[in-house]
Amino acid sequence: MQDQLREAYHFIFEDELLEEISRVGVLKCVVANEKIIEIGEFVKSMPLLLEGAIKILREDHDGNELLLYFLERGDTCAMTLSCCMGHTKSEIRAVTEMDTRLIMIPIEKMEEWTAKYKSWRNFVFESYHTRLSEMLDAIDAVAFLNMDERLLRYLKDKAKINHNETLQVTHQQIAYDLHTSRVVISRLLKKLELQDEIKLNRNNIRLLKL
Amino acid sequence: MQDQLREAYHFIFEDELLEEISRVGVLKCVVANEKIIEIGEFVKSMPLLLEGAIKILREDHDGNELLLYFLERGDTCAMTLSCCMGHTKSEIRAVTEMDTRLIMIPIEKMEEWTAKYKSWRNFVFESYHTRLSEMLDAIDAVAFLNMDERLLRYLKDKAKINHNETLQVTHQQIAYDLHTSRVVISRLLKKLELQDEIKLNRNNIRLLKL
DNA sequence: CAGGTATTGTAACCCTTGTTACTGTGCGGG
DNA sequence: CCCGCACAGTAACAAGGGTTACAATACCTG
Repeated sequence: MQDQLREAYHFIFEDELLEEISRVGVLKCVVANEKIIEIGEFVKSMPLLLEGAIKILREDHDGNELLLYFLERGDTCAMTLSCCMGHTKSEIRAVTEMDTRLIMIPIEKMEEWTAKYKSWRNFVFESYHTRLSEMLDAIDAVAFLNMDERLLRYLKDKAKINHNETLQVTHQQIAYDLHTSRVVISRLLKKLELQDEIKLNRNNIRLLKL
Repeated sequence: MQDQLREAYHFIFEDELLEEISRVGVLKCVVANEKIIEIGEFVKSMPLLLEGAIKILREDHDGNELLLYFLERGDTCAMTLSCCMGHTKSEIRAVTEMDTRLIMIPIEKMEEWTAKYKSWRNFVFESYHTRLSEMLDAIDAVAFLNMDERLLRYLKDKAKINHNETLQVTHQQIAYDLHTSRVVISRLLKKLELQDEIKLNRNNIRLLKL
């Protein structure tokens, strides 16, 4: 854990803070497609991502999901952060996109470190900043783009996150993330295939253009 | 300014900080429907709202607008805040919804106060928290609601912000805020009138149910 | 290998929303 | 008072995307 922590965060945090993190933080390894945080849950600790990726989802009253954004190494979840500080329930769901290693920080440390470490303050502000930007991207997508454009963007994002231009995913799973139906996704994927953007196979999709 | 500042913020900030704010802050009075911040502009100071209201808009590459949320007394713009810290350009447009008084704080003070005042830190975190929540509401609206539901929600929000159940607004203005066309808004407003939700008049709309 | 299940392809249909076009009406300025 | 303009009402049509239904195909398991 020490090594991975240093590798992922030594550019950002001073040594003293890194040491404190490894002292109070708890290493957690999660396999792919596991729920980490559920909507309505109280959040008792904050995740720092060492390796892997997490997707952040919003849900409406009928249980329909919408993917907001992905988190990668070096990210933390500003929504969680926000919930920690406000002592409120989580407004989002977090699910591992792949096998993931993260360090959980008890929330008591948050306030303490914010006062004590400038690098921590900057990290927190930086996190809020990037997360707000990603929220804007998410809004842009649902407000301004058609489904075929959103789909292509989704596929490219997912390929980037997975470091692999061949995605192991079913049409139904995509439909959940984009909050639409399987039939619509199949229809549009076929259209993208005819446009030579992608190659379709059972349980996987290969991107031909990045 | 002193009085209004104290009135709006004395619950939140300690006296020492209030004094510093009134020393370095610049009072700014803006009439309704004035642009305060434009997309792509660098932000050199941070607004604290004393009185009035501001609407925050997002724009796509074709110049289409979308209302994200309103700011009221006691609010600050987390997006601006975020831009200040990151020294990046504004991602949003801010327009006064009515005559508004605000205090502009030079960004240099931000970092200083964050280290110095606990109440300031809490205020900043609290702002990020509420803004993220409002962004989620905005996403919920565009992703999960039909236009008639969004319209009704918009009218109610606007009535609340203006402290007046009769809105001085044209169908075209609503269409801009909701990123749709005037014809659609007229159609849906008429439907809402038939449902006894509202009463339509030239240049104004009265809400019958709150 | 047979049967069951998950996945994908596709057609037909409908609803919401966007578009175009035209009409009517209230209001202010010359 | 009349003209022009901003605002609103409405019809007709198009497009995007959601829904239902069913067929075809791959894969897994007993």
